[in-house]
Amino acid sequence: MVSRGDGARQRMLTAALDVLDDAGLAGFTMEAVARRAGASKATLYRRWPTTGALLVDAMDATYRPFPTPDTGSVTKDVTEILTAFVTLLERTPFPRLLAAFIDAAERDPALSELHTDLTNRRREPLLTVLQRGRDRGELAPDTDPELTTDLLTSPFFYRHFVAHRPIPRRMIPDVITRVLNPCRVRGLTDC
Amino acid sequence: MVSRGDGARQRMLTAALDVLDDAGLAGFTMEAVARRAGASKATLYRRWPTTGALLVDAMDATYRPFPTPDTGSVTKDVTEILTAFVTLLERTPFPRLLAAFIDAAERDPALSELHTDLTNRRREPLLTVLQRGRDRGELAPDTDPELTTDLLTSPFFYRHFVAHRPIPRRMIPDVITRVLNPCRVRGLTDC
DNA sequence: CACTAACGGTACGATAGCGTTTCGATGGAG
DNA sequence: CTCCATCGAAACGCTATCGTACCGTTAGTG
Repeated sequence: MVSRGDGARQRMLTAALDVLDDAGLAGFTMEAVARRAGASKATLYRRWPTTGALLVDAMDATYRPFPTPDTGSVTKDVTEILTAFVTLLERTPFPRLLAAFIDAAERDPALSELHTDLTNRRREPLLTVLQRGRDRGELAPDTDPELTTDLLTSPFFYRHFVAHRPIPRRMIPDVITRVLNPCRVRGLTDC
Repeated sequence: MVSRGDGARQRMLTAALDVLDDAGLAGFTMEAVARRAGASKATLYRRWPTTGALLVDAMDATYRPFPTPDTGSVTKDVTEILTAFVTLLERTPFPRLLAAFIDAAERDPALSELHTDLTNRRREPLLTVLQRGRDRGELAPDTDPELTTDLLTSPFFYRHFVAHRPIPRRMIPDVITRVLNPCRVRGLTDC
């Protein structure tokens, strides 16, 4: 029925992400978002009672599912996912949004919950690929997909947000080799 | 010569960290820090022209060197360091400070540089332990201490800041086993 | 003990965001 | 084409922080 509001809603969410991107959490105000969206503060408050609620919806809108490749080789599948992930980390506004969001999530339980939820959704493709590899017998039966997912993705987060150093392309195969080889069943590995 | 100022400086840096801890970067203002320190804004501005400069000094003051154990066993040394690290992550204000700092570092080059510097200093004990293990022949000669340090520490950062889940105690030996075993020279490992 | 630099407290005008209200314009549904 | 919910714009009083200035006090120096 109402279709006028939908466009406005999208414009505001986009504006919210823009503001968060280049002003950080400190500059994330209703006024700034309204200004950027070319919208009225009243319209903004009509939908979101607090900046926290707006931030939740805005971040939720950023989620785009990763592809879940199925080439038949765990190494190839994981390489594909990690490559897409590193691209996201180095060539999009995503990490700056995430940085602001991590800070906010440390203090607001609602944001913390959403953050957990978004992260879990983002982990799924890698989990699926690892489970398939285990079912196929390519990985050892006692492989823990959860821990392995942590080990595979966390170094790239760390490099970007903590160590603050660039991510060389060959870091991807290096990490995969170091993390995945001990999981391989004998005969398929050079471990 | 001047000894009155030193105490005041420390009080202000401590207050700055307190404010950052429970108000985040958004609440990190000169007024708030002065209030918390029981100091005058004028005194604050006398030493630090901007909140950024104050933040740099305050974060720099948080650095406490980790012990660098030398038990003769790489596993024991690494376990000790990672245990201390997880404690820091779960039982101190450190992670909330770091979260605010990560956000700030995404936008301020000076903070980014300091962040890199602090991180490098914090990495040193683990690097030293790994290098000693390699020199002793306990780890393979082609072991890359830098990458190994990334692999050992990053999962815990990830768990806390991104996945937002608790860190079970046995995650420490699990990570060590998965990361370190492939590096061991044949005959010393059950890989 | 007297001096002086540094300090805490306070007030200042200026700016910015808050959350709310009013009002006139607009565009989609019937 | 008409109607009315939704919208943008603007103004409201309020509060907080900014950066600076002044003044009386205090704690180390010589």
